[in-house]
Amino acid sequence: LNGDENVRAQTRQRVMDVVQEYHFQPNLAARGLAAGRTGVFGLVIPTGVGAMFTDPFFPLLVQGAVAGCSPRDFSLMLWPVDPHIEQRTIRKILYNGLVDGVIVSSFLLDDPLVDALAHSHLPYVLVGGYPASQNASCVDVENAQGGRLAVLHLAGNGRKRIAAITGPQGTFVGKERYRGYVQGLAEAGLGLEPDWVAEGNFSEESGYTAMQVFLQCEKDSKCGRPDAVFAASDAMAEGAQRAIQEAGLRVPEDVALVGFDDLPTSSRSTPPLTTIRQPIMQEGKAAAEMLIDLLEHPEDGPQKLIFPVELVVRESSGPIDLSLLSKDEPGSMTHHR
Amino acid sequence: LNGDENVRAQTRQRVMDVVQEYHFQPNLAARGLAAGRTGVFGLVIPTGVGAMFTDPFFPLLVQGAVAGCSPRDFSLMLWPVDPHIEQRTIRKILYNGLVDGVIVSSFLLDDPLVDALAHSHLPYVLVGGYPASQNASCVDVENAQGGRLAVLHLAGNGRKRIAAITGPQGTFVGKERYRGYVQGLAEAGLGLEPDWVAEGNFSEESGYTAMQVFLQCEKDSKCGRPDAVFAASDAMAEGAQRAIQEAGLRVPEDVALVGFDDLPTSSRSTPPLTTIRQPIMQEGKAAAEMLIDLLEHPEDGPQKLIFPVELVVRESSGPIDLSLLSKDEPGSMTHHR
DNA sequence: CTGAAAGCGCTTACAG
DNA sequence: CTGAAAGCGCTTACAG
Repeated sequence: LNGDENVRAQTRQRVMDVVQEYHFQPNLAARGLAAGRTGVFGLVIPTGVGAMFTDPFFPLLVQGAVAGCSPRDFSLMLWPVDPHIEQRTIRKILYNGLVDGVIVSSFLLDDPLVDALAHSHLPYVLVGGYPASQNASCVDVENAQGGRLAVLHLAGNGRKRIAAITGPQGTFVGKERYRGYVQGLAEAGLGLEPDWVAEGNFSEESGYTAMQVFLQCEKDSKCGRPDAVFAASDAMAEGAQRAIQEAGLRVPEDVALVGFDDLPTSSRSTPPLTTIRQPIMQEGKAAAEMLIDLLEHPEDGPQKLIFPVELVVRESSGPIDLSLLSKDEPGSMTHHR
Repeated sequence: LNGDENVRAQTRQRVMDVVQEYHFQPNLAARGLAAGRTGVFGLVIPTGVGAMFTDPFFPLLVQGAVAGCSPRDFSLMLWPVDPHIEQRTIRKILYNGLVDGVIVSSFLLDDPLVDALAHSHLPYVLVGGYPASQNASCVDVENAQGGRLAVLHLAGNGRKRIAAITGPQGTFVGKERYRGYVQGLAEAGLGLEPDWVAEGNFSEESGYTAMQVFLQCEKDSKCGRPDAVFAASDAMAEGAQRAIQEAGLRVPEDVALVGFDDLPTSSRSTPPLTTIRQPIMQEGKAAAEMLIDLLEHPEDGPQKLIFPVELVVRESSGPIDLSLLSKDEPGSMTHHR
């Protein structure tokens, strides 16, 4: 039996012995059918556009979710889903009877899957916010605050020409981080210059392209090129850095750089990347644990968990004055290979 | 009904109409129980030591496996497994009745899970070779050939002091790539210097540490430091490069570098990394497709698929002569920031 | 060609 | 406290 209270210890022992002897392993499909509970969660991950899965963000999220599931004996099923999802696929996710709940890490503002989930009886947790669904459980970070901190830090280091490489404006996190950027500019007393805002898709490549456009400003635009860039993901910051170096400019002397994520690789890049840290693995873990909670205590209602972000200062955002000094300083060996 | 031949078209149409109307979605748990087939595969991924999941290899493999499953309407369940796996966990994997087959990407030479799988009735595919199980289906690449190509390339560029940062020697791929290195040295007429061989665990960090040891050779060992390194993964090559740069040396002038994998990031590093390309996503896809084949045609017996590797020459392995030239060359701007 | 019955391996009330 | 029955939602032979 399954841990029932009303069983004599002796009987239980007798059963357990047999279990031991035959290595009995319950068939989860049968258990799922009978009990309406399989111990499996679905994890929906966007694919396609923007090479989302190539971003180290998702592996970390998956790892976190797995870490949240395993100790409670839940398993994770992976569902890659196209941004342009069909109703058929959605129904397949909702009614396949194989999972007890779903974690969705789509960031789209109007994701049909999220709508469907909201009208279903399947428990679900959203990772990366979703404004429309007030009553959904979700795990998120202070996206706007991150953008704000990045800008204020750059402004504090004397930068006055701060550009932004944003995430897709059709996503919640993309929009929020940009909102923080705008707010930070206002607080620092700096104006918003449209030519210094470019939309990326979180990928290295898109950061590279956006930065090239900024560097063109020198010739094409009256505003000139920016002396600092906030990128809404570390991958885009890496791309921006590649473009800056290719143009023969230096980070941080010519252009300071702040990213968002704090990927494991970011502390090892040259120069090490200043960034807004979000605890990706913890988010995945929290989402899984929240979903288990939701399953076991449906009466508690939807939960929201917002992780704080943290500015991690490294070399890529060094003070602007450095650029004037280092040019003639004899001891500035570190700036040459 | 499920696509039976012996049904009148008219009856089928009548059924289909109802299906359409009510958005009928079969319960996969029930179908699995009744038909003994769920349409789900398990994907076993090693965790823990060596931060395996942090390596971009696994996300790519997962993505490939998903790509192989989706078009045939299979799903993937993710199972992270400790290297020190318990029998209980193994039985849980084998007899949970929730999956139709398993893809295992453990590389351990004597993995108890693989042994158990071999004695079970569950179809399975190994990714990354496994010598003991002659009769297992597996997907792999020419690991030894990769090590050999790397060494011959470095030797062809005039390097005579070629070190190796190997993968764990308790893993199949780690051993094979090292075997190729040894063979390459022999073919190039170079001797094997034990002080120039260090064992890593595929991670960036382990490459960094190993390279630091090599650089110590200059003082500690009579053999001096190597002028070239073959790393058995791109991540380790990146780590080696970090150590080289920190020591004030240059790639490729002072130390040439060849990796293994060809990760998306490797072509963008500075300098771009010469490496042995393996088609990671294709391996994952092939593994999934092979497993479907195994399931549908068990009579065909085990299959083996070995992908060729390819040497991708970039700047990190440049000819040795360059180091002498570039020191005085006026046009060598690219070697400074 | 079609309908009704049996059974997949469990869990959950429900008698004893 | 324990055993035997019913049923989860399907599929698969098996009568009609």
